[in-house]
Amino acid sequence: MPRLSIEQIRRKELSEAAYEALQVWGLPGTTLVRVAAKAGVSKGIVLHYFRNKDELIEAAMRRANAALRDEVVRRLNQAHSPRARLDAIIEGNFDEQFFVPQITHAWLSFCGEVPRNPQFARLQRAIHARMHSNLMSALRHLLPAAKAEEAARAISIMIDGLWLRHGLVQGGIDRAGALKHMKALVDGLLTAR
Amino acid sequence: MPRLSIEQIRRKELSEAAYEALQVWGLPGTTLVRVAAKAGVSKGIVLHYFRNKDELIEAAMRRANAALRDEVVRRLNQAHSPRARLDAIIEGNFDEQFFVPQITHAWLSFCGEVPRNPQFARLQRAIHARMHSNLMSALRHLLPAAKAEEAARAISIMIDGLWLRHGLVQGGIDRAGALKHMKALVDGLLTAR
Amino acid sequence: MPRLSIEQIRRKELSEAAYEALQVWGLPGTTLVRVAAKAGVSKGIVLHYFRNKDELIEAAMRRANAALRDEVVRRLNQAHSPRARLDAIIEGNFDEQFFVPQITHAWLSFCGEVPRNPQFARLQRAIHARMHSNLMSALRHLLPAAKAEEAARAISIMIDGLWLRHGLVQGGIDRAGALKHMKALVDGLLTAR
Amino acid sequence: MPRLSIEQIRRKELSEAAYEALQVWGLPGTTLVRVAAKAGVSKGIVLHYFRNKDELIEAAMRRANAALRDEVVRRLNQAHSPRARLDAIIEGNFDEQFFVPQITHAWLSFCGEVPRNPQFARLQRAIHARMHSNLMSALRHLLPAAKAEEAARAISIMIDGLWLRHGLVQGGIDRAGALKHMKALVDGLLTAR
DNA sequence: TATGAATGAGGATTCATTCAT
DNA sequence: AATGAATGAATCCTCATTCAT
Repeated sequence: MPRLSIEQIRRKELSEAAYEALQVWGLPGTTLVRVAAKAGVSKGIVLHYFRNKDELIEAAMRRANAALRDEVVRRLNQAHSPRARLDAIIEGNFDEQFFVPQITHAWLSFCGEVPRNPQFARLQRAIHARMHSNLMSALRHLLPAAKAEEAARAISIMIDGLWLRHGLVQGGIDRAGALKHMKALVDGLLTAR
Repeated sequence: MPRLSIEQIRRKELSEAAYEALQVWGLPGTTLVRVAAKAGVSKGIVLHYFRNKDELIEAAMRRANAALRDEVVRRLNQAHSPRARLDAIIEGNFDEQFFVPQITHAWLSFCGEVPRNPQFARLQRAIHARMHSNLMSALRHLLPAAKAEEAARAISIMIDGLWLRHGLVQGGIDRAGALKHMKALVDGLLTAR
Repeated sequence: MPRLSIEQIRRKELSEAAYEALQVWGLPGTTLVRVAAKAGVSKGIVLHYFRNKDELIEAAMRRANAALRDEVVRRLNQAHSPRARLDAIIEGNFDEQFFVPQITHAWLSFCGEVPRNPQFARLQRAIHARMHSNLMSALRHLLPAAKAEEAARAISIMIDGLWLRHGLVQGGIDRAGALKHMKALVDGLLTAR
Repeated sequence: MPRLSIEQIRRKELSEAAYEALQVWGLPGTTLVRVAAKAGVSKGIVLHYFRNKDELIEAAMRRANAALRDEVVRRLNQAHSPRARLDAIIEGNFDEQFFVPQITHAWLSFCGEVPRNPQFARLQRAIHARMHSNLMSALRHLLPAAKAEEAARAISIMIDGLWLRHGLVQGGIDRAGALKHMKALVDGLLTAR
């Protein structure tokens, strides 16, 4: 009794291969030939499962982000206070499995094309929206509504900034450093008069 | 007595054209033909003045960043206290002339290739270094050395995060919103026990 | 007691689908995927019933031409004089069911490949032969042998010319116009000294 | 003192190569690689001089038709009566230099795509229009206006039909046969009461 | 019988780069 | 200094065809 159809399997394999290619070669360097090679399949099969390159890339990023989301959710499930939930979100976003150069490189490369690719932009918006709603679910118990909104936005921007810096600067920032920065920010936001 | 050699003139024209192309088409879409067309010169001339496409792009980003730097310097020259200097740096980085979608798009597209292009990475490091040193020149009078370092880093990361968000999200953040976020962060950093 | 085997049914469905595809997309645009989609079957089945694309196309054209032939035969069966038989043939070839842009387009597209496809050429020759023999069956009672041959050839060439023109020129010629041209030609041929 | 710019030379060479390719391989078989090979140049240069394949094909057909037109004009210049002009046009269209299988094949292949290619259709219309106006310049002195129009149309359709038949049937019709058919048609048209 | 997975050749097109003029 | 001709590699993508199930 097969759990996954061949189509599901291939789409998974191919989007994972695309994600790996993205990490190594960036978006312009991620060619269909390279993805096929990474997946160990023929060139022609890639566009049998994805309408075009963009859809493949989008699937890759969607899948990759789902993994990060799952990690955050896992941590949220163990958090039993608003503050713990806030920390869970933040710490999840710097989980050592994800906050590594290859992945931030891939994400950065993807971001580079967001302004000219509506499909990518839509995915990016969805990711931001989820992050915001997660943050709000914690912050609305810690701050008045307006302040909570501001804080959620500040936090997600700082997370993005840290990911960006991590992708940009070889050996510039690690999980510990990132969390320290996040803590300073959150402390400031929560204790502001 | 000509101030600028033809070479200097052409390099200026071409790197400006390249910067404009970057804003419109992103890095992969910035082809030599398009740059030449924007500069109103023939295609062949571009690689007469730049060894290859990467050097042209680097020159474009270097020149563009110099303009931002000049704006910050102009503001610094009018600031007469450490806090005023800090604000000058921050406000300069969100000057309405620079904090516009086209420019953040160009910058974001450039960042997307930084991890795989040592030349680009070097330029990016130089830009960060200058920003850090500017911030430190103000912060070291406002905080103890270790705290100042931390704060400088936090501030520059938040600036990057805001530029990133501005590039990523159509109509998401404007100068006023950005400055508000920066103020919240700085207040937190300066008043932390 | 099934009249048609599954094979016969499928071959009919598929060649009809191919004929429709030919009308819409022309010969190069008629892909196996499109034919399968039009027939509402899976892609793989097409080459289960036809050795290759060319055989499918040939079957499609053969079937389509058979329909035209049937129409001519139907009219011939109601004609009781040589001249009436001649008119039946001509009018059958411009029957409003067949002399429509889609069909002339399909036929024209097929003709475009005849010179390089012996299989197609053979079919085309058979069609011409039948047309010629039909015409001769009427003309040999109206003209001396040699003249009849000439006239049959002239008539079939003019029919082809009118189909060609109809396929080539949007709204250029209709059944009435075509028949007028045919009448002028036939009158000339039959009354020549 | 160069008579032709390199661009003019290359465009000529390439469209002639494309025309030859069309004769041998038909329209779908005329690939840019083959055209480049026939012209003895690199693949890349073809699209340096033509925006895309269609423009190349159009230029090829335009140039080829211009040669036929020149032949007709040459003959027209030697004709000094309406009837002689009419014959000049007809005989020009079956000149032995042009009324050969390769050329009728190329033309037929081109026609096959006319219904789905507006650019090709436009060229085809222009060719028909010139033919019609040529014929009318002779026929209006030989027949009343309405009859002349009909006759011009009949003649050009018959010419097309003969080219089609020549392209379709190996060894079916030659110049002499074609002219005989044309003569029969014209005689009929001119002597109709 | 029927599906659709898989292949690989080949399509047009784009592009950085080199080079002759 | 400047042009644009020329190259050839590489891109995405399409497609007929084969094959395992």
